[in-house]
Amino acid sequence: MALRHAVLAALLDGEHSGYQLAKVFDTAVANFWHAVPQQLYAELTKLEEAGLIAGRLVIQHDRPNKRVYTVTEAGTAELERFASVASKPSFIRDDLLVKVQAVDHIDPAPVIAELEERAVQAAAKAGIFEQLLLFLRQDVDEDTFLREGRRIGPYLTCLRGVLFEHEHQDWCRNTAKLLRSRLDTTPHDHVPGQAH
Amino acid sequence: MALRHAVLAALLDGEHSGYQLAKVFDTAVANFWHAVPQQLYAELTKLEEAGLIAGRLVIQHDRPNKRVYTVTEAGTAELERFASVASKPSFIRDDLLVKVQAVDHIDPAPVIAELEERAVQAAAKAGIFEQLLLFLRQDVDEDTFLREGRRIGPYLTCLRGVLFEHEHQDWCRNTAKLLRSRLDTTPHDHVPGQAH
DNA sequence: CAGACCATGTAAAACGTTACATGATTCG
DNA sequence: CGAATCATGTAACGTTTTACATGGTCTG
Repeated sequence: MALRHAVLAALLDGEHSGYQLAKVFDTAVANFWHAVPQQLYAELTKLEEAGLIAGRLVIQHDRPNKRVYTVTEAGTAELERFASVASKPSFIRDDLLVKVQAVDHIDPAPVIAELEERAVQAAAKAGIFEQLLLFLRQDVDEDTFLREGRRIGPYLTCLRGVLFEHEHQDWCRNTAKLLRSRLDTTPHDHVPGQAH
Repeated sequence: MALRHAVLAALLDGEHSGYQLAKVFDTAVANFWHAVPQQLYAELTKLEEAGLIAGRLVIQHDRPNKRVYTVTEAGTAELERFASVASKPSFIRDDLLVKVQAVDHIDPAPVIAELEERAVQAAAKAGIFEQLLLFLRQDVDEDTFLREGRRIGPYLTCLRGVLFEHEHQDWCRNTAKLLRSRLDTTPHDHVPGQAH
């Protein structure tokens, strides 16, 4: 059980439909969890069956009807229980780093290109997170908000996201630059044309 | 196919048995991939069937015999092909961040404790990675090694690991400190005893 | 009326985790 | 001789990904 708690935590900020939740998982929750809509719909059904969330049909006239969910008391209790037992350290999984690991044995050109693309993407994601931070704290400055704000959980995780994306951007940019500078000077094992 | 390429990349540095590979996946590869021994043994069998690695039985007298593997030309070609197509951005998955996201609605005490524990673990991991960096570049200084070294892939990914762990440590420490400082001053929604 | 977005799923395949199982060899 | 480490798996179970499928409503 894992996605379960991510969904519960995401629902704490108010009613959401599966579709809305999918959007949230693409932005605010994207820092620490990834899930496709199909997973979310399935999980919402299971969570409602378990009584951890309550669903309610919303009739819309301008759009298709939707079903929105709220966390129940049992749901909060489940989050409480989840938080009280230590989880194993997070794990990372990045194809790009596999490529960098192998870079001395293969053609570095596509790896460099992907590193540069990732640096741009990371900057864009950092920008989105920074917008979200501004939105979350409204007009208040960060220190005051963190000291006195009522809902700082999402702010703190978003702050983590900004740090991560900045660092990722730096590393990608530096690594790409380094590999590029070695292109002319240092020969490598790779024999172009050997691959198919 | 994903673990497949991580295994190939890890085998580029020389012959390894499944057991040795499991150790490598617990240290050097741990930055960007996680796998338990059972997965590795299964993957090695599949990779050998596919002709991407070649196995060889090593008779040992002081220890049980083992089977060691090397990447074949077809294996390098497969890595080459893998590196030439862009992969989707990495994903993160961290239970602790789910807990922080929910922290305004639950008892923050266990979350703070886990953040502090994680900060210590991150520092330890950073230390291990830094040792590995020293080992990889031997007596050479970093700039020279990165400019002229023959095998910089593992160094670059390890560098990424160090940055990540330091940043993670900072964020965990700061977040724990902040939540701790709010314990007395700011009341929260959580009603102790409501959870079971 | 086509394309974009809203809204929700089913089904199969691939992948990952957990529990269990076995046996060799060394060190204290 | 018990514990630690080396060495390699099988089987069951749970989760995630991919492909497919459907239909409403609005905007240009």
